[in-house]
Amino acid sequence: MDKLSDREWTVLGALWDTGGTELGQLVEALRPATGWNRNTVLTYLTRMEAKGLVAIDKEASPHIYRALLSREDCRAQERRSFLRRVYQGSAGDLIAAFLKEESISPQERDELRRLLDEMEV
Amino acid sequence: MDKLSDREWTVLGALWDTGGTELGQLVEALRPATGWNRNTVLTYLTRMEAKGLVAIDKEASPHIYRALLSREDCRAQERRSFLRRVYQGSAGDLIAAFLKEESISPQERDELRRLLDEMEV
DNA sequence: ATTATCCTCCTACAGGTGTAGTATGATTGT
DNA sequence: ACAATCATACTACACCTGTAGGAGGATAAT
Repeated sequence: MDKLSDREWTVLGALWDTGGTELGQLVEALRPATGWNRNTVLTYLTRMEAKGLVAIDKEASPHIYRALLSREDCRAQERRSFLRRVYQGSAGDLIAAFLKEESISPQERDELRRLLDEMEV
Repeated sequence: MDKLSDREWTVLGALWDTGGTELGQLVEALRPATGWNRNTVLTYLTRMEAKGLVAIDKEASPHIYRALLSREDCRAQERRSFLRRVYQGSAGDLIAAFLKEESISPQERDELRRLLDEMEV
């Protein structure tokens, strides 16, 4: 379970969003954001299969490509590595920095307060 | 201003912690966490100079190496890229996930509540 | 002064990553 | 049935990254 590269996140994003599908659909889904060549996408997919990130159903024709890890699992992994690397493990500092800089809707603020209150005890 | 690699974060960490110093000190500072060979550290430093991440004072002997970017600037950069890549820009979700998973001291909780309240205009 | 270290420079080299091109078989539109 | 398009496999190639080794001058310890 190595770190995911930027492109791998993008490819996985398309796989999660589509729920897994064939090449043409993926290329279409990725085109607006990336403009990648079809073979570029295919290269990513096959390399990611070798790493255990993607499953390729080769019975189907065209082949069906799907993510082997859930978005949440990948996020959790990335959160941990980010927290360690960038904030030396200090979650409080990290959260404070995001709170200060990013815009949060009132609903989200309430939700966050609720989470904070739940942590009491 | 490319993304920093893991090793680059580590090297910068030593530069920030020491405030900039000579090679031997850096190798010492890095040894416990990394065990890197002196030349490995030197290679990082010179490559990072080429990228504009590190300044090398070559008048001094031995040379003095220091970071060209502040820790907070690097953190801000990394936060933005993390938020986009992993959370598609949804800061609320991101913060909620860290809150749920990481442990936050009561003091930090109060501080976070204060930040939330400040956002209510 | 000599020897052991340190510092800097230059070189190396394997593996990973971004980005396709080519060849070839499968499929579809007419 | 034929042409155009799609899918897959294989190949390519430059640049980046991790990780040093060797050479040669500078320095420090005795």
